[in-house]
Amino acid sequence: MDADIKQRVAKLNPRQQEAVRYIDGPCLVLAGAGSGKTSVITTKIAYLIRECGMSARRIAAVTFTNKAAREMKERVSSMLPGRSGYGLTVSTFHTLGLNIIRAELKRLGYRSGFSLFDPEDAKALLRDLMHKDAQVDADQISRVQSIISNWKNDLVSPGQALSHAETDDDAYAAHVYEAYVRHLKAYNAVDFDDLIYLPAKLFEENEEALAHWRKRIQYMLVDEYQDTNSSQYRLVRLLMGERETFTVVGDDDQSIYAWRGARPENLVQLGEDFPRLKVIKLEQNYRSTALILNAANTLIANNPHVYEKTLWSQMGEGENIRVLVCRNEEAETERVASEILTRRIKLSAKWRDFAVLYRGNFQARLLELKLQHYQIPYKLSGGTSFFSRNEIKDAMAYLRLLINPADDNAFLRIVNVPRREIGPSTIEKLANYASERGVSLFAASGEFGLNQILSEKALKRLEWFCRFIDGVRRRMDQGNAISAIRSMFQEMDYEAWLHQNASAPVVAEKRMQNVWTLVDQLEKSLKPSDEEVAQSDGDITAETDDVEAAISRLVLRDILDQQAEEDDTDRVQLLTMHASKGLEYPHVYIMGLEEDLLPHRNAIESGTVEEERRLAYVGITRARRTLTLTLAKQRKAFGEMMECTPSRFLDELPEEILDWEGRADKEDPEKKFERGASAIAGLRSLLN
DNA sequence: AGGGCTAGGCTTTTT
DNA sequence: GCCTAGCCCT
Repeated sequence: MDADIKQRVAKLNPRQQEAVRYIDGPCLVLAGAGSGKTSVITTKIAYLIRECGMSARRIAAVTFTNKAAREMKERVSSMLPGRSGYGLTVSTFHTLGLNIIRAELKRLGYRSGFSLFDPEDAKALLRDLMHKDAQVDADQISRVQSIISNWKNDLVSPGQALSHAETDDDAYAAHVYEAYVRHLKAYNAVDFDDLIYLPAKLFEENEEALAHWRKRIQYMLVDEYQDTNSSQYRLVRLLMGERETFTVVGDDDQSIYAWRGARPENLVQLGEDFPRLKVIKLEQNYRSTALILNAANTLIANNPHVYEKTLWSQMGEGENIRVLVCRNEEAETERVASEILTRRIKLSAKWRDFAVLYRGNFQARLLELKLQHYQIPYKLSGGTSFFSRNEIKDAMAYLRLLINPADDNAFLRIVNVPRREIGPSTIEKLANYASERGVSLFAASGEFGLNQILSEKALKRLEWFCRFIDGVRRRMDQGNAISAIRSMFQEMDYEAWLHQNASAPVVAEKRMQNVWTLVDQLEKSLKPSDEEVAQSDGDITAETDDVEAAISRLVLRDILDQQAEEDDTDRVQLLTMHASKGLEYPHVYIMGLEEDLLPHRNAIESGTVEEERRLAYVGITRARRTLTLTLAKQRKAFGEMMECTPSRFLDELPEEILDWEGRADKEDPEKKFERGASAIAGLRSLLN
């Protein structure tokens, strides 16, 4: 039928082919690191469409990151000729949920123009709600926030939480949860967790809605399945139901987000819920040398497994894994920096072929200094994100208020930014009035009854603000929404406000630039670029967004990180092991293989060393050709010099493939005795 | 309304 | 030892 797709499938290895061709029932693909799982997913999508005659509109592929979704979309569309890929859904869980909510607003009891709260907005609301009860304790707010998040992830409603609460703490959290949900609803707002919670609840409670979406989505593919939480699993199960038409791909050994609610046990659960489940293991690795895989396999064998898996490759044996023992953290970074400098020449490699991985972002600081000293170009991933900048939060609040006047959170953030002399006392009176009448702050600001409570001056200023926002809104509706938004920032002279608050003019200018970047991004997502239009026939891309949808997608960080990606200059990559998942580099350094750091102290104390081991496993399996592990004997932590113990993970690696350096010198004999086998291995390697 | 001081806490953070 | 957040003071 389709020669092209037949050829593509034929190029896959037997296991991969099996995974692509198996469509008669539920399918679990256990895909080891570097085993070509993305090829399997993308080929399977093309296979379903081209070979099985399934309409692209009936298929949904779900990932966890925007980046993964984008890459997958690209790869699929390159396999699909003409318009055959039209209507295919490739998105994150959250974007899928957002789209469901947008389509089901009425049934969910929301009005159009709803706001999406990011975790910071949610925290602000919680702070507000909890402020009344006890004295605010940032720590307690965070705790309640995570309890609520866990409840939502487990599809526990406020009522259920309340009735199941055992401790006073739980009861209090449940009480806050109830108020929180009520307020979100009043603000016509949803939070990140709601993007899964609301659709899943809707499908559980409303047959009609469920039937509609079951018709719409007939086959699902889920990437990184080990990272799904309960609600995401429920959502998939509800949608696919008895039809059992899904493929999930995952690797329990790469589950490193359990602390965030991911349930790797969903992999096992799947076998219980779907007895017909076909389990296919992908064990051939196309990335790393045999020695690197040997290290990875041996390490992870220390974890319990439901499904055993051993990676192998035909990439050659490769070099031994080096372990650099350094005097302290300063020497460690020095060592890494100078190594990269010399090895780049020796191996005639590019800067970008090197990656330095670490457990915590703080470890990057010293390294940065060293790299700067040697003038090594580097790219640091992570750090303060674009969206946590104040000017961006302000701008987002303006956008949200324009779309959703009921968004009190947004109103509060910007009603007096820039300064409009609308102070706390005015706001308090307004808030009282609004809550008595059960209307939003914005709506209340325009009401007549206010003149009883507010001074004439205060009233004027409020009215002026509302007229201003209304005016912008009107211009948005009439014509070019983006130009209305641009002139809004100009008219209120937001830049002048930034200048007042900045330490230097350049800082303010930079911040204003950030705001314009945000607006540009918004514009871009509204009208697809020429390039996108050109490839869009055959391509997936969705409906043209309206401003409202575009703003939501902005909150989901969809559009922004595209920019960062485009920056593909030749630089050494610095990233946490968490951030490294899914990536690969010819030469990898992992720093800080010490007890209390990797595995992290808190993990040791809370008994979650297994996840730390998986984290190390993820780090190791990023390496294609060479792997170097470093550790310090001493390290400054919490302002104090601490003696470090080498990580237990080093002991778990096969000693014969490790080359130790710098370990001979006067190690105290008792320690040597304690550390037994690996110490002897170290000595042996020195003798060789 | 804004700035400075003090106390606490200190992993990871796909959306 | 350093950073951040929140509170208090001017």
